[in-house]
Amino acid sequence: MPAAAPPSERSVVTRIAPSPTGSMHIGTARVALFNWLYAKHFGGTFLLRIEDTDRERSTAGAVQVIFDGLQWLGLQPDAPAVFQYARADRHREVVEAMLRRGAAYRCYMTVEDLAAERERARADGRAIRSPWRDRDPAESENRPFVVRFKGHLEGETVVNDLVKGTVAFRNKELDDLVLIRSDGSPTYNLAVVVDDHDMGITHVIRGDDHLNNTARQTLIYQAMGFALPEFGHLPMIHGEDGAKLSKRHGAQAVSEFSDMGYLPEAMRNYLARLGWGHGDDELFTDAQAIEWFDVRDVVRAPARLDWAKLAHINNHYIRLADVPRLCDLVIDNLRRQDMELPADTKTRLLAAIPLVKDGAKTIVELGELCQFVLKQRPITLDEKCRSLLTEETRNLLTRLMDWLSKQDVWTPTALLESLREFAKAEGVGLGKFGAALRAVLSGGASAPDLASALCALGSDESLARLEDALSQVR
RNA sequence: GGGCCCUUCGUCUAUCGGUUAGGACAUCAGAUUUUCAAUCUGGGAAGAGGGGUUCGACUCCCCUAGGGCCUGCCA
Repeated sequence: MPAAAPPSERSVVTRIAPSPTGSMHIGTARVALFNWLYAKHFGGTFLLRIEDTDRERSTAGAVQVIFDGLQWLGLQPDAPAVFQYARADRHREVVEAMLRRGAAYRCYMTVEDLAAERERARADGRAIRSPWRDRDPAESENRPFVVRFKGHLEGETVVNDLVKGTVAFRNKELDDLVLIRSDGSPTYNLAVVVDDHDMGITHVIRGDDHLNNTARQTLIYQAMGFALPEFGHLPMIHGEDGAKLSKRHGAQAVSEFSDMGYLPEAMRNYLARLGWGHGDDELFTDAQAIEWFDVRDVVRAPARLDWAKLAHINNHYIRLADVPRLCDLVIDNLRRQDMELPADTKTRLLAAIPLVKDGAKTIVELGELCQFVLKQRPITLDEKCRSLLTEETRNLLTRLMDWLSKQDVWTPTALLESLREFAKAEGVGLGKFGAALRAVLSGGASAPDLASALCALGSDESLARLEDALSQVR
């Protein structure tokens, strides 16, 4: 058992406790981030506990999804994960102690009894109570039973929440919750309390869907004489229409955000800014977030996921990201789309990415912006491209080829200057041959400005593509 | 039904009794222009409603409305 020092005197220990029943929700990611920020702010410890007490729904695959999600987000726990189900004996041990203290009782109600009681309780506007609170277990005829917490009929339980403030519950509103199921397995409300206590958690930062549970859990802490941690309940994330985030709103799993080409540092920045702020600061580093963060400053109202703002922040981090990393991400992404890639893809992308990344909101978009450089010669021109190659433009492009072949500095600025000079020498505007040149260079794919496109392609490839096109349309 | 939480521009937020209610994203207009984007300049845009308290309320209190959560042998 850990030292009994009150949480306020120990160094900060936070945790996230997801249940492994599917994908990792973006809301879980934000809760993880806030716990991580809070722990790091105080030089404390951030832990992970897998809440797998629901044996029906928990899967090993979902556990892996959580590990992967946290790793991708860069929110590594400071210790190996604790698996809740593995601690079932300890949970039962605590319940035995509660039984001895008279803080819990065996309840032999049948499913039918329970349903009837639930109905009565509802009609009376009170919480569920079992007649077995006061009955002698000997009358049970050895029927199966659950262990229930023996709630208080009077008084109130106060939760001092770091974000919601003081919240009071009348004890009569708090039901006699099940601690141990009839199959002997511990339930969530019991397990969280025991595990948070045993793991030395000082700050329980979680979604505000647990605010009501906190009162019930507080009763268990008190019954066991466990020191109460601090609580901080974060509002949930909603979709753009203000309703609870669901499939209808698009992505909700962390993995989907990664697939769509969002950068983890962008996610951290965006998620931190969602429901928390530090003055007018919008774009900040992890170090700044850690320095500034405090759960007490978390906004009390639910926040909506704003894709446009996420995209804007992601663009900011794509600009900041170094090219080789972006290159690897783009290649991964294109492979996932089953795109056929030339052998020298990496070289081509390395040349193109610096010239186009400022305009990319996601890695997927960045991949699209690089399409022109990935085309392999000879590029077949579609109808639209061909129609741009009138006799006049073909003549212009032929002379431009000659002009460019004498160009020795292949930088966007030098090339832009050169194109302008060429146009001037020809006595035409850039518009006269710009569209045609673009078509020839890109083969119809999206491409950056002409100078950048030429630069990304390099002189050999650029001239060859011109040559191909001119001979093709002769 | 009962309990609890929440409510500032379209969205995320600042404000912690005295501000022309600020910023960001989005949007609109203009500039730039070889496509798209980016970039630059400028504009519009908010305290849910009603009562109090106070010299003074977005800020404190109450009511109403709307949204959310819990009310499981799910977590």
